[in-house]
Amino acid sequence: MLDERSKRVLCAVVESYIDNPDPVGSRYVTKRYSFGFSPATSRNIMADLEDMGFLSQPHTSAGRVPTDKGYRFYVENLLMEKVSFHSEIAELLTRRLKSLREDIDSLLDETSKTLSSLSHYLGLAVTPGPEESTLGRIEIIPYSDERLAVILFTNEGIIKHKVIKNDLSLSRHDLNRIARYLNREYAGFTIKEIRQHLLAEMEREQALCDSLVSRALRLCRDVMSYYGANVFIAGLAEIIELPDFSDVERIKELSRTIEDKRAIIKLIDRIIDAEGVQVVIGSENPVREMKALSVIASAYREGERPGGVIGIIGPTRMDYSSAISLVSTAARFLSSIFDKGGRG
Amino acid sequence: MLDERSKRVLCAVVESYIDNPDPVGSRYVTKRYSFGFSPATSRNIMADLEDMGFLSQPHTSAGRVPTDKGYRFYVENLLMEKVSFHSEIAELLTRRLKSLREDIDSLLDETSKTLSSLSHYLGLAVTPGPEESTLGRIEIIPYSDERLAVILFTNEGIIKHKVIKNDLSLSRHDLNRIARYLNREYAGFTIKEIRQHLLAEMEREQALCDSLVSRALRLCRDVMSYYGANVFIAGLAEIIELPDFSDVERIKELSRTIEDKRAIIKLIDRIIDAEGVQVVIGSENPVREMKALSVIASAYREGERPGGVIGIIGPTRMDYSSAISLVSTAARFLSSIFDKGGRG
DNA sequence: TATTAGCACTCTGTGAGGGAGAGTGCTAAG
DNA sequence: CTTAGCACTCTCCCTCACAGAGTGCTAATA
Repeated sequence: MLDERSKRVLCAVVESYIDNPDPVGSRYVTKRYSFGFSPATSRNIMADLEDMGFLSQPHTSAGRVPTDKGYRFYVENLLMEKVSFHSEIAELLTRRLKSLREDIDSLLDETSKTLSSLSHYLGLAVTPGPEESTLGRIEIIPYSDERLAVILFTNEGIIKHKVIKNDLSLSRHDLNRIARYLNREYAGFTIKEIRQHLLAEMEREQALCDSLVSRALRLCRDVMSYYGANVFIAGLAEIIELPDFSDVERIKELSRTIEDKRAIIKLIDRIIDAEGVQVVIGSENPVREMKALSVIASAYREGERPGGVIGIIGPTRMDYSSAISLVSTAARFLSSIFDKGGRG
Repeated sequence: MLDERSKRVLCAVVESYIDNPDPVGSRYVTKRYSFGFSPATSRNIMADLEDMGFLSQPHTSAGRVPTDKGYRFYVENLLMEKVSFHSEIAELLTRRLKSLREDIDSLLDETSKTLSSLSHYLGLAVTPGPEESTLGRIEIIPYSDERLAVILFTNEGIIKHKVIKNDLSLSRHDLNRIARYLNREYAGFTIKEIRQHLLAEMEREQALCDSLVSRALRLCRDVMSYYGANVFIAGLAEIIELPDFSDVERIKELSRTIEDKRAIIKLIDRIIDAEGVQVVIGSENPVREMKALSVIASAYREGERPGGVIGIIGPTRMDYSSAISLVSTAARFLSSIFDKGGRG
């Protein structure tokens, strides 16, 4: 599709621009990369690349800037080679996460902070959601006269608790039976499966009387409906320092992105089933507020099964190479923690 | 200290400036408030107010802008009168929090969002910290072969869980005894008291052998040290829209403030013991990044005892009157929830 | 034929200069 | 003590001109 020379020029322009957010001129790039041909030739090539949509000009007589398509080509090129190991984050994570191993929320919170401080972009970390988490055990503890605390243990090491009203004034004995019943029925299934199963089951039960089973189901539904992925995003103060966000409008977009966790979860759904590091560049992103941002993300695994997602969010003019190796290394690191942890 | 006329002029200037972030001129303010004297007289008064430090001029021939001291005077004046009830937030909170009553984290998260969306500033909500929370009950649940889940119930309705390694390979029986021991010893004390007591106790125990008590203490320490207040801040996307934050530097300060929860907790310590709504204006704030921001905050109560804190963070040029009534109403509302809830 | 040097052209960014507008401070009159 | 009048100051905005950077085209070159 592109001849060797065009490739070299395109990648050179992208790299120069990532280094320094000024439109890249033919003279500059030719000198810096000593192509072996003159600026005039580069100009011709760059004009062609612009026609093909890889580069664009802010105005007639400025240098060139990569388009999202240009970044995409550059990234594909990067991904052809083996992703390098980023020893710095491996070390940092080892040190910081040592004491947090037992608590997945703190673990991911710290991971997002570490990703941010090493990349100077936004660090992202998401716990396994209802589709990934499988129920390990459920415990019901009477908490006050009118309230029950339900504790949910997943096989991923997530614990969630929810207080619910003891509307049906169930006795301690009943609660034990309910817990045993639910554990027997649902342990090992994902939260999502359980939700679906609950719906079906409840319809069937409705015909019958107000049995213990139907109480158990109602209680379980209340708890399950509450289950959601936790999203950790860190580094706003860091990323704002970049020249890409010297414009207030861009910062507004960014803060909307950070506050709207649902959009992130929507995005995550696409990434979680894919293998390896995923790169979403600018306008490729379906979320409107993120069309000027790029996302580098990877799922981490819990043994065989997918867990949650971690990643980096930055401007489209982003150091993809380093971000990719950071995310890749961190994801492998997290997966290894969970493997060794032997949870469940 | 100030004669009646000066007061009127000062408050008029502050109000005008809050309405509209342009320096306030003598002609404008005199017309708008029909003082009964001419702009020239206002000019004299305003010059005096400037000498006294209540007003300042951005440059020689601009109008006046309130200083922090000016805002302080204005706010003291406001607080003399009865704080008005803000029915809108009462309604909204009633509606939104109905279903969340049982979970203090969601409750406060939603409160901070509501405060933000009604004020268009940052909404702040903090759970009770170790000094306010009293232990209700502790439960220890074996979780996997090597791990224990410790569930902490406070009388404030907070539940925290922590997974810890079962280093000492305690049996189920031992765990029950430990839990019973801890509940007997510590129920009813604040987390902070328990921490202090633990320290003393552990030193005494160290002399003795590795008894069950000393294991209980160690386990308890791990859990307690993890206990901290949760800080919820919402509304960055909202507050950035204000003209006060059209400057990128200001936004950077703001995002640093939001990311540094420790600074917020430090600030909260001063507010929690005070009665009613507290106002911290700009440079009065000990936290450096917040010297251009004002905080309106109030503790909410759990029955007799202080709970956590809620509040609003905005620019010093802030609608204090409305913010104060919002915070006051919301705090009373939360306190009433906890009262009715009859937790503990 | 592909490459290159040269050159005219275009567009931005910056800084100077000038005028309008707003508001002050001072003075002198009421 | 208050007020009208007026000169003065400072910002903001507009325009203009110019330097600088980079392009696209053309004609010469290997």
